[in-house]
Amino acid sequence: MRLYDTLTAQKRDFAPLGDEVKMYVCGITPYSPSHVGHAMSYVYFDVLRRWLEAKGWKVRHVQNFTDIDDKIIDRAQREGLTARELADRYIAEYFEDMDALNVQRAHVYPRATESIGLMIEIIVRLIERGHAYVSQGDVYFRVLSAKGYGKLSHRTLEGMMAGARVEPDPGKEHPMDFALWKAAKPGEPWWDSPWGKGRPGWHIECSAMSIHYLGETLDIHGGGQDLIFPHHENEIAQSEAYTGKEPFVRWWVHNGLLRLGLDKMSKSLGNLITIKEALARFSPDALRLFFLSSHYRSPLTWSEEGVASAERALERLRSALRDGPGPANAPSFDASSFASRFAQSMDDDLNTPQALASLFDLAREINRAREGGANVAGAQGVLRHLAGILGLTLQEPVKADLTARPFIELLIEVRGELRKMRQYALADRIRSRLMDMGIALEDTPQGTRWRPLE
RNA sequence: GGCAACGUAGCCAAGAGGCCUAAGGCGGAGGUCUGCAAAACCUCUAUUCGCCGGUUCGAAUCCGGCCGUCGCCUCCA
Repeated sequence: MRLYDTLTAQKRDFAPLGDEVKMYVCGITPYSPSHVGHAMSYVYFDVLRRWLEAKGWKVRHVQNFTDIDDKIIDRAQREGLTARELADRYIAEYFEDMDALNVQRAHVYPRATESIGLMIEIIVRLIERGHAYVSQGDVYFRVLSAKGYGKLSHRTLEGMMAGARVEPDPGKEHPMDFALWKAAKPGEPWWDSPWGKGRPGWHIECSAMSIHYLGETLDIHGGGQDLIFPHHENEIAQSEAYTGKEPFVRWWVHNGLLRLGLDKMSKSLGNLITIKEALARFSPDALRLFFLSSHYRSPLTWSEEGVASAERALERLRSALRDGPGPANAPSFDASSFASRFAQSMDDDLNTPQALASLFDLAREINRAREGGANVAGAQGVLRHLAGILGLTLQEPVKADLTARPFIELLIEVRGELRKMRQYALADRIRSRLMDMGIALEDTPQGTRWRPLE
């Protein structure tokens, strides 16, 4: 499989260094509900993992929670909670959202606050080696000591300074130096350290947790494109300075960002749709299909119409599985060419839009073959399997209230009798009234079928 | 200001030198089936890939310029 690496800016044939794929994905800061931009990112990484697994690799997937930072502290104080309580709440919500979206759980979900000891160890070593220095209870990473600082984000220190938005900080040797450890301010949560009471900076946690759970060299490190600078750039600097090993990460994988209107959807801008809001209106499959119909590295603009059109498209896929496979002794058709097209697309840097195209072609072929009297059991199995790699369940929506079921069936029965008696006006009225209530009827040679509309 | 990315049908979105007289989805038009519908299936829906030049036997794909959009440079998936 060819996979794009942000560091080298090229697609390269992917293979893990060891016998399992070590994959670290940057998780959320749990201080508010997750939004559909997060959903998109984690769906992409979920598909990447599923595809690697489908190809026979064992994947060890670690994803952190940044459960201590300025925003968590602020928010917790405003709500009269501890930072821990606030984080717990949004972590629980995050899991609900991801489970609903059929995102596989990572193997480990380390939390920053549970890895403070590790971070301190790393910081101590960085200071010993001259890569970091203490300044009034804070500890900063010495950016000039890292060779190739800027290599991930493809910029130079001079270039960054040119932005002129970096304000020199009297405590820092260089304006781009970043905090590894921050001295505690009154009222903030703190941990003891060789430099006094304080808490970790943002970037150090990911180095500590990824090295601890996966080792000094990762195969894949992922996150949104907005993490490239400074977060991942700094992670490389400190990790490589600490371990002395290069590269820290063999494939940096970054997804394009979700936009709302013309802007990036983000918590700080406040222009967001939460995952719960989206799931109240659309099926998890539709959201996944909407995301996956665009390549993971491209930006995507959130659009209700877009998700709605994915919802309708999904119907085509579902309908290919809805009807039985046809006569058992009838000739069946070979769906393997669709599977190999799918694989080819996925192998090319996870080209899900192209992979989806082969799924839609397969669905059409199944419907056509079945109409032609062929047995499509095998092909349906292929479709189900490939869709599963994309995390699509293709399950029928089950919104209809179970208590309404016998009444719907009774109406269908009565309507059937009316049709036999050619009382079409009445029969059509039943159908259209049910439609108004969100129940669609379809007359087939095998009888009348009903399904709830989304 | 610096560094990137992108601009393909009504909409979304693949394709990155000849297989492109450009996938797939949504929408639209016509048809098959049906009592009529729905669903499904069939046909059609970009002679053209922001604009202008250039390279090449050949460019949506490479190069240059221009216009437009967006991202990062500050917390962010």
